[in-house]
Amino acid sequence: MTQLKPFHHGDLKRVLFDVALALLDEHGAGGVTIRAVAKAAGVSHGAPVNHYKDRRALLTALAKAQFDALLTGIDTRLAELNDDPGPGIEIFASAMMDFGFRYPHRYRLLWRADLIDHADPELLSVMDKIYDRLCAEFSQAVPGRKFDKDTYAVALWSMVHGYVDMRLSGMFEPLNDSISGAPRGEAIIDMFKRFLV
Amino acid sequence: MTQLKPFHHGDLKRVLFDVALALLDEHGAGGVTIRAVAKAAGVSHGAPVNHYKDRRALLTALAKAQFDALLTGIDTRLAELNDDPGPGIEIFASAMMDFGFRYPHRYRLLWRADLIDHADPELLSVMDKIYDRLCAEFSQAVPGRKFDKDTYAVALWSMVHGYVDMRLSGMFEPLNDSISGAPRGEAIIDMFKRFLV
DNA sequence: ATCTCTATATAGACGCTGTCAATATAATGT
DNA sequence: ACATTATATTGACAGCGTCTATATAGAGAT
Repeated sequence: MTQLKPFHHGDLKRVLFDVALALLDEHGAGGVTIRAVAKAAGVSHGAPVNHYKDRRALLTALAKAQFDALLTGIDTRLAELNDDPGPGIEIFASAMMDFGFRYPHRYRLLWRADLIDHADPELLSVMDKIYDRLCAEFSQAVPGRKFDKDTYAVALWSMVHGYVDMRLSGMFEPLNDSISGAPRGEAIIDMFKRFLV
Repeated sequence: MTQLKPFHHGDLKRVLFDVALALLDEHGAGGVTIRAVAKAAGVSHGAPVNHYKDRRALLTALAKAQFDALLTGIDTRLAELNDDPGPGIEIFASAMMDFGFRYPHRYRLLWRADLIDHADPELLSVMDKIYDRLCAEFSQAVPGRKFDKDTYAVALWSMVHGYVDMRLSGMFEPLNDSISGAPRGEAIIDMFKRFLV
């Protein structure tokens, strides 16, 4: 039942995953083909099917890992906070922006409904958790609060996602050498926070 | 030099465009292949190259036409306004949302940097014009204004785009039968407008 | 009218792609 | 030792973008 060490190749599933992630970073989702992954892993093009039933399953696994990483990063930094929603918002927004600008192809994969399975239960679960963290920031009373927490949460996540996604398409200004699209990104986060008080 | 009527087939370029748009609406960008377009237009797979040099050029032409349509719609409705930035914001936001929810595949194509050429001068030109319209809404003095017009413009466009894009990925709530994701969409627009006063 | 040039359309090839079926091999369970 | 299961290989198939060679149709000039 539980094989501690898979046979023929070694831990091929893990190797396939790592190789696929490297191809994603380098060439984008379009470069993550079953055959390219198999080649880079040193196996035949038919081997991956034993571990990922098709390309969609492989890409969905990649996406899920990215959402996991985002959630972990957010939770880690949220753990150090008290009840003030201001810094929580900043943590969420900067986690998303940092990730998006540092790993553009990973970020874009997350929203490629044609390539990954957004109905996958594990994927849904981790996305819901991220959304819950965000809602929690708004669920405690906000001074001068005029909208329900979901509206705040949807608005903030939309704004952050939209900003990252459009920047990755070359809008507003080109992505500079360093990681961040910081100045404007910080400005719109500030602007959003100003709305709350 | 100028042929009033193309020959062999008729206005094949136009036919290719129309057929490609229909395929886009039905199957998404992935369904718009040179060979499928040629087949639907009733010509051989090698014919389209005379009118669109490759698939990227065809998809870029499709995208440009959508941006044109968005700009026209926005301008038409802006023309009926006075100086108050409130309704102008609503026009921009609802034009984007209505378009995105009515033609999801067209909307998503606009941001597919891997499929279209975002450096295309004509494409850049119309995108800039849309951005200019938005900036104009914020450039007149807004009561209690605390940020520059670009920050307002980037923030609003980001929020609207992010909302549409995430909804099209199935986030927040499923797209219902009718066109709009209206209630929540209107709420976040209201929220943004509240920020300005 | 004919001849030339250019624009357009066809047909075939190449190397990719995902996926499936048939086969081979290695590890596990009895 | 044997049967079963998991894994890997190989070959095939259709579809893709794009290139090349070839054919045809229209335009312009003579």
